[in-house]
Amino acid sequence: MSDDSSSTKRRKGSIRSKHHRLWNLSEVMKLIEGVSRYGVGRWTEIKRLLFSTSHRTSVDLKDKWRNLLRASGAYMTSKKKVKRTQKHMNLPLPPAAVCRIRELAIIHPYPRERKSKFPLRVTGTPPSATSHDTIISRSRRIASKQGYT
DNA sequence: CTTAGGG
DNA sequence: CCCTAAG
Repeated sequence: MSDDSSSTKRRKGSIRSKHHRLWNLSEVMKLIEGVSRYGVGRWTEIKRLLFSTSHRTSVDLKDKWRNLLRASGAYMTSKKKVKRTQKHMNLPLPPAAVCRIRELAIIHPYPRERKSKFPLRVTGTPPSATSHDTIISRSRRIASKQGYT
């Protein structure tokens, strides 16, 4: 009958037939917590903080967030279609999570609007030349992938 | 690399 | 989920 189109899609040589490859409530909750705590667009930090494991990249997190937005119905026509929220779709999300997502979706304009940087030293211009960031934590995993040439 | 958007 | 584009 109707073939699946969102989840069980075996792409390329990905023979992950029966292994962990699905977003569960646990992942969603962690996403929500990370976003509500640090903010949207901070996937890198969230990934390093909450999703330290797995190979979920920023793309995956962003994709999941978008999926949540649709599932929670954060954005709607809000003009005429006040009737039904697009039928009753299977919502594997708890009302508590949906509520948080909705709030986060409206308070967070989505984009990198972290403009709340008013404490910008405009007069001081500190010569942050005292630190050669020894970010070992990052350069490590990067060197494995992008360290060509 | 990281984020954002589209397929 | 994968690819592409811009920063």
